[in-house]
Amino acid sequence: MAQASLGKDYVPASTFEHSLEALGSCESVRSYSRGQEICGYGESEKYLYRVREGAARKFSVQPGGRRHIVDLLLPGNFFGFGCGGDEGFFVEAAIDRTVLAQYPLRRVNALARLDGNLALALQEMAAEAIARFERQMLILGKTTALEKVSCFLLEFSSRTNSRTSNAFALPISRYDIGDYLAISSETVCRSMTQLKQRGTISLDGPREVRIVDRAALEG
Amino acid sequence: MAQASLGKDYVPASTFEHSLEALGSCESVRSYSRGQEICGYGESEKYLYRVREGAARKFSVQPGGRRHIVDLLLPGNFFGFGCGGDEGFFVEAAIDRTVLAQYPLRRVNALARLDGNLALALQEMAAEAIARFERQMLILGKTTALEKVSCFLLEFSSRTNSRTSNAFALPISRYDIGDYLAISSETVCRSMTQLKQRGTISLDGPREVRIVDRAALEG
DNA sequence: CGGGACTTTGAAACCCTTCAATGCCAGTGG
DNA sequence: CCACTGGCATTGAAGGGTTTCAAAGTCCCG
Repeated sequence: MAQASLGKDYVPASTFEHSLEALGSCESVRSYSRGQEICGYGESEKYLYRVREGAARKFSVQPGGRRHIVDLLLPGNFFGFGCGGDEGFFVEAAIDRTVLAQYPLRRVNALARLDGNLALALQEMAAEAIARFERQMLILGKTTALEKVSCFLLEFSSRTNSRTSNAFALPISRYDIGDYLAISSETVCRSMTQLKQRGTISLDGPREVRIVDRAALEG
Repeated sequence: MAQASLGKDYVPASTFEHSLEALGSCESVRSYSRGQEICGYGESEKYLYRVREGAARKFSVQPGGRRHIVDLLLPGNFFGFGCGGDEGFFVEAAIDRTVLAQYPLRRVNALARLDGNLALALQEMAAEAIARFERQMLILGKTTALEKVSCFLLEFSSRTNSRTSNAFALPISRYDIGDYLAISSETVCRSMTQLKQRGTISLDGPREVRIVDRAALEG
């Protein structure tokens, strides 16, 4: 049930962080309220984004009305690396006061062409996104809902806490989690309840999770 | 049931292809037989790879022995963009005479730092991989096995044929497809049989697929 | 206080998994 | 040439987990 363990933090190394400061010249920052659209299908100008605060969800609405969340973006994460891959997807703020920095893709590419360190840093951010997708793919491949939810909680804890604490707040609803894990929101509920009853986690509120028995979650 | 439609081909534009030729100075090419390991957990030196011919599968072996294929790599595709995200994953040739080019990551980064066009081309390849993962995520999120298999066939057709033909050969077994779609190989069989009986596809052999009614596959 | 969104719990139907067995095909050795 | 073996593909039947539909509970906010 364990996720793929990583040998390094998701937070980019400070060397890359320093190189990314070159983006400042074309940066603009905006704040979004919960549910507000950040970018949608067929925008005129394409941007590279980075989450500063809050959380965002990237999703696709399937024929039939079902929504599938393909990525959950937390502070530090980039999204919107060109290649036309974003067509058919929308990005929304998941909670109020979500702050994003955006950079025109054309400007980013022009800067990266001249600044090798920036180019490498961006490459690293893209590789980080790929690693995130691969881990999510493993979660989606779990057989039972309980395993999916367990791995999701571990992954989320790992992305938010830097391993210092076992408590965290979920920025999304049970319904969102369901659309993220490809199960129904009711099944998410039942799995959380089951984990709580087993003493694996405790809930100080529906979205206030504390991991009590990490080994059981991994197991 | 339709996959996310893309506005461009998966095959990189020729401008990027030209820029990628700069990698030639540190390239080495090898051929692999079916099932042969290309790279595994904890290699000493890291490489960037590109498939020339054949096919490769990237997978993780989960506790419990289950195998999950997270990526299927076809000619033109890159894999192995650093960031430590490859830990816990293995890559194998899926069929005989699979040919790969490999480039030491350290050399690639050194080249990209000095060559802005190469850096942009690599960024584009990474974005292409991200788009591939997002599409795969949508497939994994389908509710029924029939939808998963339908979308898989459409996606595979799109990646191999450049839309000129409706026939293609699967380089992987039913078991592999199951591990790729997170369903059992038996269910893959049943879905294929069902599609055949409905006249949606025809099979000239277990791995020789022809799409008869594309609209029905799209759902 | 009421509305609305979210969460939780219950029951029946459905789909997939698992276990099992058979069929098919290529490669091998007698 | 034929039997044999192993891997892969296919089909069947029983069991279990999730979805769906339904309803009630909770919390926040106007």
